[in-house]
Amino acid sequence: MSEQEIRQQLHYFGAPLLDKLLEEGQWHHFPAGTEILRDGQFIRFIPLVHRGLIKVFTRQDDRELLLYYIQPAQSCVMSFAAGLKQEPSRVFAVAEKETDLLLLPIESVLRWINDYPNFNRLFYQQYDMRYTELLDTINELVFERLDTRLLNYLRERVQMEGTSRLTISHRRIATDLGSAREVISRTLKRLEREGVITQQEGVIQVIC
Amino acid sequence: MSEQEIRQQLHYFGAPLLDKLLEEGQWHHFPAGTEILRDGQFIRFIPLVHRGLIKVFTRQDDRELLLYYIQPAQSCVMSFAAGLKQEPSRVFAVAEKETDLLLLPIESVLRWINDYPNFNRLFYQQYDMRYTELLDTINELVFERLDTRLLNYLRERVQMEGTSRLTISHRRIATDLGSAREVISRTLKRLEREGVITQQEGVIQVIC
DNA sequence: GTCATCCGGTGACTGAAGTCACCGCTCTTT
DNA sequence: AAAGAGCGGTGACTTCAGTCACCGGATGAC
Repeated sequence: MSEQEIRQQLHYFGAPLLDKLLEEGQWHHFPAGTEILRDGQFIRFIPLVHRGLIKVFTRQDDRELLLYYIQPAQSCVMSFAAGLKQEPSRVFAVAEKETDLLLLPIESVLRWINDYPNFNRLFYQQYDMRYTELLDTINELVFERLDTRLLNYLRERVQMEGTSRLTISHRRIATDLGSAREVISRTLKRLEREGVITQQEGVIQVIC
Repeated sequence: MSEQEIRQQLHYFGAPLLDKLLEEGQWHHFPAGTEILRDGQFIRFIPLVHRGLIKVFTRQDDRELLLYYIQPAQSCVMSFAAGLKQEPSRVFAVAEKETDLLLLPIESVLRWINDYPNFNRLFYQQYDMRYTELLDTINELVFERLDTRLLNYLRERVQMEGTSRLTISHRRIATDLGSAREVISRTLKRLEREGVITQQEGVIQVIC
């Protein structure tokens, strides 16, 4: 893995901290689809994503709830929290794309948040971001209808995937949004009729 | 205000930090119902509640969304986040009960999170707590019906007020839950028929 | 007193979304 | 070639919650 790249990506950490990160962290590579973390597992490492995309979600009974995606230069607040509290993870993590990341030992992370204000700030920023995302989700849930939520979901994915042509099944969207497959199919059809998206051969294209 | 009390309440901070808190913080007293913070205001102080209860919520158009209550020995992550980002507040805060709190200058707080690991940890804990609360709310919104949400809401209030006899209007409950007054009235009636609560003279008593 | 305001109760209706049942299509597997 | 699995499409129905309209009772202002 290119040490140079991560130094650039996280340059604001400063050289001394970057040295430590690279010294005590372990590089890991996960092909798309790999399960990285299970519910109930004890947390000994905090991930810092360099390249790729990780999906974090909870599951109860057989219902999933999407929490967030971890993008490059981001970390996982749920792991961090579980590490702080010394409790097992309550979430699952799966590599959505092929992913490279640094695994940082939890003891080191706890030292670094005290020693390096910039590192500390990263985690506050992550918490703030995740909290704001949840707030937006709640606002949508309370005040908006499913079509709006669906469209926002699609737009977010477009931004993350870097293409406006999404290859994703209706069923998958439904579980991500906590809805039912038929409802998603119908709503997508309506959005198609309204000219906001198109669908052909399992590919959803977001137009505006 | 009793300095002794707050030293006891926050003893785990340690004497050196407590000295600083009491030296640089300002005591404030708010009667029940006082507006403490408005949306759009710039944050120069982070509150640390000693006694009482503060309600934090957002408003858009004329719809409110309850975020959380700040109880004794707790602080406000939304203020903290706004302070960190140097952005104006996006939330409102109102004293629900008569409240005493310490206002800590934002610059001091930023220093202390670097200098005192215990202080730093308080804010991480607060973030984690608020995040978990939101998660629970989302789970309710997606998977539960209104009666369950309403009952959970009442139970939470019972715990906070310290009494099972709640004096609260249906309209108020409705805005807190993002619902409508009639719907809440009807649902409360049903809960009453089911024997889970009673209502007389504007007082709701939660039985189980 | 009476007028306005806030409270909760209620019936009738509407609309959004979830559920059920069943369809045909495509792709794999054997 | 046949069977099975996963996909999406669709009609019929149910249910939950929000809205509208209107009620009477309590309280407070003038």
